Amino acid sequence: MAERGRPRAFDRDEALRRAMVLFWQRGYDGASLGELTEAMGINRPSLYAAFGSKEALFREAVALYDATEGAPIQEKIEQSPTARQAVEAVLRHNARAYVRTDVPRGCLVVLAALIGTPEHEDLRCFLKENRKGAEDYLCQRIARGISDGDVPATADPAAMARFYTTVNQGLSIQARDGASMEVLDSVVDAAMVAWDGLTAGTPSTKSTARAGQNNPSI
Amino acid sequence: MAERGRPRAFDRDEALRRAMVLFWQRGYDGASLGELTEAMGINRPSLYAAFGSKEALFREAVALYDATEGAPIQEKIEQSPTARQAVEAVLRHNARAYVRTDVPRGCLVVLAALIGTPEHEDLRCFLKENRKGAEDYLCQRIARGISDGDVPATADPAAMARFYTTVNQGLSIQARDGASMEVLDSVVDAAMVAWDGLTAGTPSTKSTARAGQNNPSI
DNA sequence: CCTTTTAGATACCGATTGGTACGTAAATGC
DNA sequence: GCATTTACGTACCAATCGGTATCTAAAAGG
Repeated sequence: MAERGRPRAFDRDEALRRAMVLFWQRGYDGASLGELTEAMGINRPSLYAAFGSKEALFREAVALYDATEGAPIQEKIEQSPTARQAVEAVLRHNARAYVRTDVPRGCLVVLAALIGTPEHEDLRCFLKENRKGAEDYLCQRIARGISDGDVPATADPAAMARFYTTVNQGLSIQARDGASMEVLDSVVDAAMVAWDGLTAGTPSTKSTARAGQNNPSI
Repeated sequence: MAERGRPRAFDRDEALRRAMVLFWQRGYDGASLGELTEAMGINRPSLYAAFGSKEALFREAVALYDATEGAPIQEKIEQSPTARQAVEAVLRHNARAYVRTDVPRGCLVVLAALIGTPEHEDLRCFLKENRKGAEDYLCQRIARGISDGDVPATADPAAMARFYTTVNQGLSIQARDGASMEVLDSVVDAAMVAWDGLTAGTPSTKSTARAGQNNPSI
């Protein structure tokens, strides 16, 4: 029952990991097949035999990214005793992860294919769904906080998840722009300052500047 | 003293505007010369004669973007009576601008060249400096708020500018992901909830979860 | 041994990329 | 009218893109 033909001479998992890092660094379009095969230590036909296509390789790379980089985040979300601690733990974790020196800065899912040619629209949508999934996951954790009693029932979990997801995505850009861990942490500090106010109730009704924003007389 | 040779048959400003929109939509790499010339209504040699190169065209497009899309923001920052109103006005403005249907969603400066090949590193740096400039501008406005007396002297303008810039950049991603104006506004709501806490003093010292983030026993 | 099966390596494919050479058209200066 | 200057349009360039055909090497099954 062993494999029949000539055995593969490279470690598929390791090759995928290296491809993931290159996609992470350069983005989908920015990583050419030449660079990919060189980084993976294999030649082109071997890549196609093992992964099917550049796009399929990318999707596998994203799956690997989710499994490896996403795992500790998922763990922090689940195991934090309160929703507030869960959200802060995620942001703190990323403030550290995004400045690691052994991998590219920022989040692959956020950065690798934000815009580009219409040809790769489905790929961008794939990443968009991934981002949406992360936001929904955070939303559910905050909602759980209401059930658990550590978050007031006046809170709007969806709005809070959107806000902290937006900050989190902004952190990827800041990290790419060279922000230090301390700087990213200060952004997280600021975001967490809003927590109590956010759980207190819907802030939309308190806003002073929303109405008439499109009125040129103001 | 009039121009000597054959007059240009196209409107250079209009052609540049169309190029800007295409770069805005697809990013630098995603906008090919073929698409650019088609959108601009000119042929390739005319583009090179009028703009020099694709990269020079892009830089001019960014300058035009700053001049047109950035002008109302600058005006809001300068003319708002308080720093708080200035920051909120910028975010509200963008929450509306980023969902316009006549132009691509999100901010060109944030989205057009975040990552890619090492070949265009200087171009990404160019946009990075542009982003940095916007943050510095916001920082100065908040510092002015301290001088004016509408912001407590305990506030940290640099940290606040970083936070609101991070949120602002996150808004571009949310807008690309399909967020409605209402959704973007709710993110702005949340960000503004933090204001009073941020001006009250440095939140870093109050954080509970920052220390020992790398300690697996916590 | 020989056949079968799978992988590695070279060399190639058509398409597209950013960028130009070159001949022609349209204006001004004299 | 004629030379000069600038722009337009076609047709092209080398380089690179993602993807493969083909041949050889290395394993298992018989």
